[in-house]
Amino acid sequence: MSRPAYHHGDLPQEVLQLALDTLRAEGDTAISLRAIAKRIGVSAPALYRHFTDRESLLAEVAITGFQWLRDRLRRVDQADPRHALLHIGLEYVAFAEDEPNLYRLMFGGRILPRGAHPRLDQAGLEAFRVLEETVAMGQSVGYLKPLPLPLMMATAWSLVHGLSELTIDGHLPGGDIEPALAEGVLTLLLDGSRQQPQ
Amino acid sequence: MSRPAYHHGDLPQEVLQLALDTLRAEGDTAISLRAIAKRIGVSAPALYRHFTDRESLLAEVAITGFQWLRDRLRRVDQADPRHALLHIGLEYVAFAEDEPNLYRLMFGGRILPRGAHPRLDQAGLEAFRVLEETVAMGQSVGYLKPLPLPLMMATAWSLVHGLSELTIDGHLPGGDIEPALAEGVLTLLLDGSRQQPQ
DNA sequence: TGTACATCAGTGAACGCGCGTTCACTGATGTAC
DNA sequence: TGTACATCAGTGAACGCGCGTTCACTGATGTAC
Repeated sequence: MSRPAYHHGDLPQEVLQLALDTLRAEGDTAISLRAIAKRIGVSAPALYRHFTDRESLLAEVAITGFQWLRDRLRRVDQADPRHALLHIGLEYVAFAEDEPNLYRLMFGGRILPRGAHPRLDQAGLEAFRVLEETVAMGQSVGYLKPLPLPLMMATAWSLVHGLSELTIDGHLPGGDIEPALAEGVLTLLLDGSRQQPQ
Repeated sequence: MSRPAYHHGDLPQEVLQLALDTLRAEGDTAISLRAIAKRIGVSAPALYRHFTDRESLLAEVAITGFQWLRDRLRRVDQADPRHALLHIGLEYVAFAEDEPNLYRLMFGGRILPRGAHPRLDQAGLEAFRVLEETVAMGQSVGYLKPLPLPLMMATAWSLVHGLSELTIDGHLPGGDIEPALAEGVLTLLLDGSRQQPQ
């Protein structure tokens, strides 16, 4: 905890953490390099040793978000296809509900265009792949209709993403009915996507 | 076209138009009262005669967006249930693609919390109702499964909203494959929601 | 029709603010010999 | 082991900026009698 006068222990990490705290509490627009530097007790230009500019700090925060999301999705039990598909959807929505401002940063179109931050694109892709593998597995065991994977993915991702956003923005009934509503919504799609409806 | 020295013809309307232009070109963060006043050739405080603050101007822009969306959805031919359901979804996504920045303002969680701008909530509700009536009609004629309407709505809206956002943010293949992808996605949900799949 | 007066829609100046970023620099650290 | 030196991680001051908003005001408009 002792802090050397000059060389800070792990400035990048502390900056990232504080940016994340600010994001959670007040949203992405409240993240300011000067304010963060001040709170850490370091001069503002010091941050430029570790982040090329404000946007790349935001990108770094978003990357962290995608990594968390990926890890949560990976933790879903994959033994049973139906259980896996349903719960990966529920977990996705739960992540958005737990971290609404982070989720908005990740998907709110604030960090554009794609391609500007390759590591960010990569992180997003890795989270996406967990969904994709689960759906592919559902198809390969004959649980889901053998439709083109990109089509199924666009549908599944659209549904969970839309549900997440509408929920955290308060457009749907919300907290009290959740997660019953989320489960109903996912079940509705799932049953419509089955190879042989019971 | 002549402009009286003092009393401007329709200042609120011109402010709204310019805010919309700015939003389209550069996004919501680029909307500034001072800049708008300057471009119109009027002092900045003049705007406060017509808008209580910056956010209520943004709300007004969003209201306009919801009215456009509602009008577009209303124009969909309702004769055949399947055609109506499919095309109302396509029209919704097309609106988002035509007005990405406006769509982001309407749904990006920038104007929060709900309840702060009653007319905005109202405008959102009116657009929502067009979707709702179409789905209800689909159920009443026995085309869709007789599931609870709120559940069907949450599902349908989540899907079109998610698809819209992922598309305009470039997370899905995009323009070239659209609208084939959109049609496929909507069809997938539709077929899964049918009373008696053929 | 003419006039007094209330109301409305503007003005100009100012407040107070924090922001991202660049610059020339200095103090601390690590490493080759 | 000791020292010269390159490199790295900070500093403080400054640039240049536009922003939302408030204030006391003035010019224009409409209306009651």
